[in-house]
Amino acid sequence: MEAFVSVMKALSDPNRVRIVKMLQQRMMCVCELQAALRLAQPTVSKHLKVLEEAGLVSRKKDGLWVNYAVSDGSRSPYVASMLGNLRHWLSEDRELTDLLNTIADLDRNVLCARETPAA
Amino acid sequence: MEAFVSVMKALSDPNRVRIVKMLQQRMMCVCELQAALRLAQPTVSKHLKVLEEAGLVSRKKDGLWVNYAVSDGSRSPYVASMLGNLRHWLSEDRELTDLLNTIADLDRNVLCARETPAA
DNA sequence: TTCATATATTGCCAATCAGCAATATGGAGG
DNA sequence: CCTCCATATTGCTGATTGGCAATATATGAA
Repeated sequence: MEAFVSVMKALSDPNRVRIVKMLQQRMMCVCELQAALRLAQPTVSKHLKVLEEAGLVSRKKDGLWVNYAVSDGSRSPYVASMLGNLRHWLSEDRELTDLLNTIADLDRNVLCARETPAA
Repeated sequence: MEAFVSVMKALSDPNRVRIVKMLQQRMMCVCELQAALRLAQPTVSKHLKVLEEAGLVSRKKDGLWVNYAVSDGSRSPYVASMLGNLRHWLSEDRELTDLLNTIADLDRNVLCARETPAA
């Protein structure tokens, strides 16, 4: 029950759903997710922690970067099923598809040079 | 997005998941659910409202009673999928199966004679 | 060691939520 | 009409949650 509820809770927030859908396109680091969602960095980290504890995403460190990816779902049938469904669910959501279209242009090396983004 | 999140939110509470699983066994009125869950009646009504607004359950009035049942899911693919999965999910949860075993013995006519239940 | 940087953690605030007691609603029977 | 009763709504409280700023952690470079 607890495992199931934790997955439902993790998917109960629009920003966390957006994160999952983005990660289903490609693995991303925190600063890329932060730029796409326009949230403060600690907020993104907190969302990622909720998703990770539910088993929906996994992390892999790469130097200073931390790459997040959707989990393979082998640990939980709930995770496997929800990630499978989310592959096609919400594909009609215009705001979401717009968001997914933006992530191809994100470059972590540019994003993390945060001072004076316009010049 | 909002429809999806509302279904996830509705299934984010253990008592609401228990309600859905019970209703998948048979339709039940509020006082039966209240007895099974050992919650105050307004608490059960509030949970039912959340489930109904997510499209997971439906109500049918029968005189003073209100019978709740799982929705047919025709309105929402999220509802249909989650109800389908919940048919078999959590079947290993001992506490939940124990609960499901109790509902056969519930008699609304006895339950709603609330004064001095023992005599 | 020291500095710089990407991320995580902490602390706080406003908003949401699960729970209950009290009250309102509405249908059935007098 | 009035009363009764199953359920819904309201109002409240303590707990949880999403957001942010500030700080801590950890890694790569000098």
